Amino acid sequence: MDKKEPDIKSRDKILAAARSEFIRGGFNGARMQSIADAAGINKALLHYYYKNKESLFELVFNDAFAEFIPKLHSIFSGEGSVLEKTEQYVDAHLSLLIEKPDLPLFVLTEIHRDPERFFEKFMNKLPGEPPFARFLQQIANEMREGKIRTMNPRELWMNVMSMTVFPFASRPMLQRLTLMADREFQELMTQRKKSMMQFIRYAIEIPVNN
Amino acid sequence: MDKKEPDIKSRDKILAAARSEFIRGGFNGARMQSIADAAGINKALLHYYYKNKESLFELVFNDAFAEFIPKLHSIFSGEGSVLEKTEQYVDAHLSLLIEKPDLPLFVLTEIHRDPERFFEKFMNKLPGEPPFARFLQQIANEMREGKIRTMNPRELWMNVMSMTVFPFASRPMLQRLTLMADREFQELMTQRKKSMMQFIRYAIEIPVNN
DNA sequence: GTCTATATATGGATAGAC
DNA sequence: GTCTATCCATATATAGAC
Repeated sequence: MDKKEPDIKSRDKILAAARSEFIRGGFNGARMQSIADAAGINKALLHYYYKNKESLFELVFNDAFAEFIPKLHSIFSGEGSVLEKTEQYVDAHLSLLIEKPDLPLFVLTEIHRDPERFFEKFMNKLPGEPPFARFLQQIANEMREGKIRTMNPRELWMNVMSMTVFPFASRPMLQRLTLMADREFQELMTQRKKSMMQFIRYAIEIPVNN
Repeated sequence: MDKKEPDIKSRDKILAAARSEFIRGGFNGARMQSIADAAGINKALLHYYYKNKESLFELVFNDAFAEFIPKLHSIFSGEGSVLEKTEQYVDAHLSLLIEKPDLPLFVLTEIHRDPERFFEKFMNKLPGEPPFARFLQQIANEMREGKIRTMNPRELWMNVMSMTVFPFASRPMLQRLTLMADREFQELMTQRKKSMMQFIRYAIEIPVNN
């Protein structure tokens, strides 16, 4: 037991505070002072543990982004039909976002703020070309084999992702407009695992002629 | 002719510059200096025309938001089936976003930044309850009459909006990941008017049994 | 209407004591 | 490891001359 307890505590409290502060206001809106306050320490100590705002941000964004592209790799690499994989994806991603509904807007905003930095620093955490490209190929195959309707594979995937993620990105507006409580929104998204998949099935399954 | 020309010119150049600066960096990322530079004047003059950053921002956001909810009113109030209205919406909104692809992320981010302020100051510009509520009712009616498949009307609409808007909100990431040029993206979104509607038709039309 | 110069505030970061 | 005090850069905003 070389390490003492106290340092671990502060370090982690800071990171947790930073997480919610950055996600709340983005990099530009976040204040080191707010992070220090939320962590129950002061700015000096904050800089003692983390070099500067940028490095602290990178830790937070890195984690958020890593989650944003969750088990995509394993899902896409695995066995199963397009529809099965789609269902796995929808289920996994919705589960994540129900717990952390502010992730999408945070990630999208920060990428928009500086696409180059994003590209350079976080590219490695990506669902590398291979698995996803192979999945697109699988979609094309199943279309040719008449298993699902023919359309642009890239667009099919765009539709699935859009329906999954957008409700969360637009949540602040949506809830405000419909006066929906957090709990209500959560339930709506939960039932969506089923209803959205039904919608997708209707859209891509070829009806049997009986 | 009371008004002189020069003041109009600067005033408008500032507003135009502010528009792109705010949309680029959001309220927190925008710099009055950058706006002044882009308008070819200096900060003092900027404050001569516009009281402060906040008021300038409100003008910009107001316009952006007004466009974000475009001809919804007229489309929803008009005649036509759910599918026809949906097609009108998709067409109109995609056309707008193809020209101004950064609007969605800007609007969503700023609402997220301060939902209350949004609610108080910009609520009046909304597609007021009546027309939209009636449209949801119309959806429910057509479902009962067996014209389209039965599902949660609110979710159907959520799906349509998601597929329309999300590609733009995620554009920075999307283009970076697929190395897609602006022009390419534009073309993809244009062809989407047709392909997305086809997708939606498959999802909600009840196939005829012949 | 437009500028230069400057006031004022804020926020990130560091020095140095304990 | 944690604090107080302070530095310094930046950003908004204003005063006042032309």
